[in-house]
Amino acid sequence: MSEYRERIYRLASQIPKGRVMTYGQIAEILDSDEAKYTAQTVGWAMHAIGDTGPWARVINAQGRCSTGRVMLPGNKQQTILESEGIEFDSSGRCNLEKYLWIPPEEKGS
DNA sequence: AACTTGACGAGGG
DNA sequence: CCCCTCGCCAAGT
Repeated sequence: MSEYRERIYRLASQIPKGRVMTYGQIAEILDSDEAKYTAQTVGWAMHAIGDTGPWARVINAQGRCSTGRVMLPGNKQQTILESEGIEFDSSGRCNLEKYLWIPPEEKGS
């Protein structure tokens, strides 16, 4: 497991139940001079894991699950999130203003 | 080493 | 609102 991915997983696993983060947001936080993170590479890293675990709380900036089409019998991610209290509209979107989680500062003052 | 792919995102039509 | 294009960068072939 590369350090690159590990950082993504570590951050994603901190997302509390009932909250979500977007790929772009994670990329924004982890991006540094040493390791270039983009929304796409973050999303790609998630794919490498699979759709299980706390990473289900990571969705795209439109408030949608990117794992397959909306409400299909295989979209595990949305089902998981709904079971955590997140509501999706008929087009498969949730209110990011309401569910987006902002991680606490890492650095020590 | 080069080319292609992709669970993304912003902007334009 | 939806659809398309461009930019982005790690991994797989």
